Amino acid sequence: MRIGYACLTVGVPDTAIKSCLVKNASGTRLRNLISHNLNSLENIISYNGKNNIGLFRISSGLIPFASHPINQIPWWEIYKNEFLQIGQKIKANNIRVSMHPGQYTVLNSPFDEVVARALADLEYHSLVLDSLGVGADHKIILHIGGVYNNKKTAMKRFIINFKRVSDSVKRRIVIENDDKSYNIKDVLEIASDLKIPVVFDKLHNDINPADKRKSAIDWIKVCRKTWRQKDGIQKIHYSQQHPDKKTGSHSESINLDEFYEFYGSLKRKDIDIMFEVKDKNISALNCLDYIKQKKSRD
DNA sequence: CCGCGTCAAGTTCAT
DNA sequence: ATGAACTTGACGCGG
Repeated sequence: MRIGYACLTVGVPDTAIKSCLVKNASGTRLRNLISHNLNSLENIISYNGKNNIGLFRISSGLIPFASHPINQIPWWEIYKNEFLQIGQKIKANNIRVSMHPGQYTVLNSPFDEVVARALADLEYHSLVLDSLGVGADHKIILHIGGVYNNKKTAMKRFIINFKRVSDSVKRRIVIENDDKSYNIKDVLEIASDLKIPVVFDKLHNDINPADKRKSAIDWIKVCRKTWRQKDGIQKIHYSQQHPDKKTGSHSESINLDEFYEFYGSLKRKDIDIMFEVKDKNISALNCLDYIKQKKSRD
């Protein structure tokens, strides 16, 4: 089992991912930002390696405005060596990385311009992972998108538009249940058609359950079947509800006992768990420590 | 130098 | 019809 966190670190020097406003995105500015961000990424990977954090989500902001026409920099060529060097470090430390396009990447939109931008954005994400030289078990996690008052049609459109992505995106893509529209059952249905893996998101399923009689553990077992050998071991998302904020907001940190209970109920420990939590690496470290302590007491 | 309004993008929901 | 929320911070203008 590996535990990981998303996009950024707390309290680790020289690891910030920077950006700028689009109106300031000159070629020089973008090159400086990319160069800076790659250096930050390398520092994050070093930190993760040193601390046995085996899972990490790379920020989509690594290359600012990567799929926007303002950015015409052939970054994958210019920084080829930097990417390969970081990729070596990822492999040397047995780290599994991933990426996760945000809410604006909507593959199932009825508007073709929106779909075109989503396709470009997916190609960007896979180009980052390809440039690192990491295998197909380093995934791109995607939500299904909008419903547009007709879920069946919208799901069909996702399946149709999926056929438009390149093979290098196809081999990496994984779909995830969300907190509002597409529950785990919907996502499994699409995944079965496309033969792609499913990331089970526990908090999203708590909020937007497909079947209240089924537990998270039940769904994790079903989702396991969608992960083939070449996809690497099964991955899930784990987060806890912030006590005061609205439904779906992530907690500041992971409650260790609550997590340990969940961890204990997992039938199989050959699973990767991505935390979505405000304090990022801090909670990842705390949980790793906690599990270690508990084990040494047995 | 500091504070706060604004930021590429899409969809949904509240008003 | 219009605007805010979303995950939520960080950029950068204006004082």
